Amino acid sequence: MDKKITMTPPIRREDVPAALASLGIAVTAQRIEIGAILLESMQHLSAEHIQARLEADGASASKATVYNTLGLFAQKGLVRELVIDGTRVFYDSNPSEHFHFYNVDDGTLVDFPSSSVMVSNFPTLPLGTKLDKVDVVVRITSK
Amino acid sequence: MDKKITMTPPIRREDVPAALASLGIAVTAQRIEIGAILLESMQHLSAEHIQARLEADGASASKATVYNTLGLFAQKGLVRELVIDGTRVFYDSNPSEHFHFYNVDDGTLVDFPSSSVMVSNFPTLPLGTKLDKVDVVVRITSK
DNA sequence: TGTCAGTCTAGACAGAGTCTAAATTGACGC
DNA sequence: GCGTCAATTTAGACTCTGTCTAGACTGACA
Repeated sequence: MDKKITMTPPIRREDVPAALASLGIAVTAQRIEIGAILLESMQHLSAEHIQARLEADGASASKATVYNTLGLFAQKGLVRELVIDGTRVFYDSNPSEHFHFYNVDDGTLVDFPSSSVMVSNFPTLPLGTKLDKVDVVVRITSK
Repeated sequence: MDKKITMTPPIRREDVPAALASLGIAVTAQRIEIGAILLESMQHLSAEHIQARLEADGASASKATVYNTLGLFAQKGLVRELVIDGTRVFYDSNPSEHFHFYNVDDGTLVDFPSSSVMVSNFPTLPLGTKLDKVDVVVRITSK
């Protein structure tokens, strides 16, 4: 996570190369495809979703490339990895600070802005460590 | 999660049957073994940890039984499932409200009391849903 | 002692993600 | 245009966590 994101979804396909380059990500055909899918709106997609979309779009990339690319995007700060239910990882293209509602019954994931929550008295970190990120998942069920 | 927990770890092996029974969990040899391991202190253990400890203790239970038992314990509120890193689920025998520090570098997991955090302006839940639980994971790295 | 529901078991199976070794790509110097 | 070289992509084998299935076991109760 070296550089700052300047564009935010929706990002059109033709702007994806610039978005990648601005984060120091080498531009390749596969990365453009995957980036275009993720960045067309703010959303939460799994590797499986991405592969299905690639397929549907007539593009394709091997499983290893999909995983490598998503890992790279996450590392560069283009998307954020979400570990929610232990069965798969989601990639979130909403770059702003926010948390999630997770509906345990139907698996849906909804954002809420972190600014809607006031956190005070935040605990001091264990000695010799520094903050990476804070994940808040509010698990809900259908009433 | 029907009944309220009255005992809290450390719970001695001879008190495990009563702890199980108090939550409406039928007592069996395997459940006592697994309960004794989890409840001997407040800790975070994966299914793999549990199986290794059973082995070391000269007890044993099939993989299916370990998973079924942990699932049952979680459902009854004896332990809490933690999804942290997507590679496995942890079971937390600390029954009090609390959140977690997760050290991304070495995989260690440390509790901090929820009482050390003040949350206000909590967002309203999506229509037609009710709160299950709130998970807060503060990801840290070794400095 | 027989019955029956609940529990346990081994092992097959499923799905997400990783690894490896070889093929492809494309930037760069000549 | 051509060769080189590092980065990237690929297919497919592999690992690992967790689930499923069908049969065996257990123990409470009549």
